Amino acid sequence: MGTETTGPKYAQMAADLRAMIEAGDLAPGAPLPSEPELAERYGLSRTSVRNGIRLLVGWGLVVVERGRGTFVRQARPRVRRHATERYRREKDLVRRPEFERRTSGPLEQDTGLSLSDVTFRAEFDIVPAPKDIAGVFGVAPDTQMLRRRHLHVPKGDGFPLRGGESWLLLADAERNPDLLRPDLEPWPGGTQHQLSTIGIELDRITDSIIARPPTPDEMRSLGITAGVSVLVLRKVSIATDERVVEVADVVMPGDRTELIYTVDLPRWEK
Amino acid sequence: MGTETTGPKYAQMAADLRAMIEAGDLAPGAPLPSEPELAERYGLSRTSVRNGIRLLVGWGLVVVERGRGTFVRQARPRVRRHATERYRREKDLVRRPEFERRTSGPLEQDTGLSLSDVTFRAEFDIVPAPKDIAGVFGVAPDTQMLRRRHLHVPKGDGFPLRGGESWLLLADAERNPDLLRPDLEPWPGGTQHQLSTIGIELDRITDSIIARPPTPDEMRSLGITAGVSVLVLRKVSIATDERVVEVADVVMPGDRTELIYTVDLPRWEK
DNA sequence: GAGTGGTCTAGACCACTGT
DNA sequence: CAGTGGTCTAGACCACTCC
Repeated sequence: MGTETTGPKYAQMAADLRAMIEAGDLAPGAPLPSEPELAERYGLSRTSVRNGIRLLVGWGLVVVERGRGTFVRQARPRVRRHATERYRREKDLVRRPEFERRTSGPLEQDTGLSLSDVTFRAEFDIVPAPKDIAGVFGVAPDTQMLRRRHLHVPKGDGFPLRGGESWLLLADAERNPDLLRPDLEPWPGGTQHQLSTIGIELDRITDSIIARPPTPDEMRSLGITAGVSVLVLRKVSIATDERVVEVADVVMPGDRTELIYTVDLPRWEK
Repeated sequence: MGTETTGPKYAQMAADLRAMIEAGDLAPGAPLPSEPELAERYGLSRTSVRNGIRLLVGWGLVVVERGRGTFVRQARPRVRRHATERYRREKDLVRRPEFERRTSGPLEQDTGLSLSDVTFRAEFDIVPAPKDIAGVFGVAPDTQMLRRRHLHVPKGDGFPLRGGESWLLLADAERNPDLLRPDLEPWPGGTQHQLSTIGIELDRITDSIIARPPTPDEMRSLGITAGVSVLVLRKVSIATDERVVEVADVVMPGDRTELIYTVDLPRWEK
């Protein structure tokens, strides 16, 4: 037992359980002893036992389910997002016929799901640019923007894959009235195809990735529990004339996401 | 006061404090009322008050300091890691004279620190490849590997920027005995220059990024608190002959890191 | 030494899950 | 219904920080 013999008793209990989980004595999906039982077994009050369990939750080793028990966590598979290939493929598809765009969009490539398995909700509105968004576009802070909000929910499993917000200059979006219609989402071929309808070709995309604790809203809407961070990706699309034409913030559950980038390195000259 | 009127009382207290923080009534760095005071003010026991404070910590809004108090969190600036430019610059520098490599390495570019401000610890050992590493290299699971472990600590602020583990095939590393010597780290010019000394040129680097809760070790060594995730970057370097030549896992504090990638998009043909 | 948060107890009642 | 975790109390003592 005595894995750790320093520090508070509840931490010793947690370290002990941790060792058992890592050794496989408690298999993924198996229930931990109940709180009263742990209290007796380790000679602690239930309050202290709960402190220990909170540590295990914070380490991502167990999940607690009210009325059922506490269980060793099943690692849920992560969704891989191959960003580099995704963006290049999206650009390539713009020039292809619609049936091909519709059946081989970037979404399926990332998730293994086809569009029919995904509930896609979109809300559009026209608002003045908040300060940080205006800064990225390099426009005045009250410039009119088209803001689009999305939520992707696979139909089987009720957990959303991601939520997001995308910003376009209204002056750009207005040039094709279809871009203002949420009912046309998801647009086959994605944002790059939308931009191409108003004569915009992208030169490059810059992704900035951070992790942060979820807001209470995000915990609900992404179905994540305390202790799990969200990954936030800010995607900035830059056109061939060096203008910023789209800024999108994508929020993904940190425990179910893997982001992949490929950096090509120019060959040395002989 | 009554921001939220449903759910447990400690959650209502937390929501209330949250509103005050977001409204600026409690400025960053300001102390919250002490636990006994909150208990009296909200008509709760200290235990319940502590439950509420735990929520605020989980939301990343406050930090607790034993013996001092609980404070509204100061957003610490994130360290930006421009991966794409970093890797390309590192490749470019390999062909330049040493004084230039020494003074304009990728580390300073990312952190704004020069090498002299950073304590760099390295440990090397030779071990058989664990299963997942062997899988990435495409070699048998017990192939001999050179494992290198690093810790970067800026001298001023005591918080490590990152820790990491890097794997090379021992068969490769042995071809230049200097590569087996930890006392030569940090190697001016970085890994790509090391590889160049044994005739290896990189074609591309693939980065996979995940977020996960820190292990207890990582909490200590990275100086992060409960509720903050770590970002883990697995960097796979692929040589011009398509061999995997290095795999590195870099662990960074999730609350102080921003990862940036640029994806260049080939131009459409006219 | 006064004040802070950290640990701990021994209860109580409630809400939810299963049978 | 019995068993689980969730909330809550009213205390106690300890470890740490600051004056």
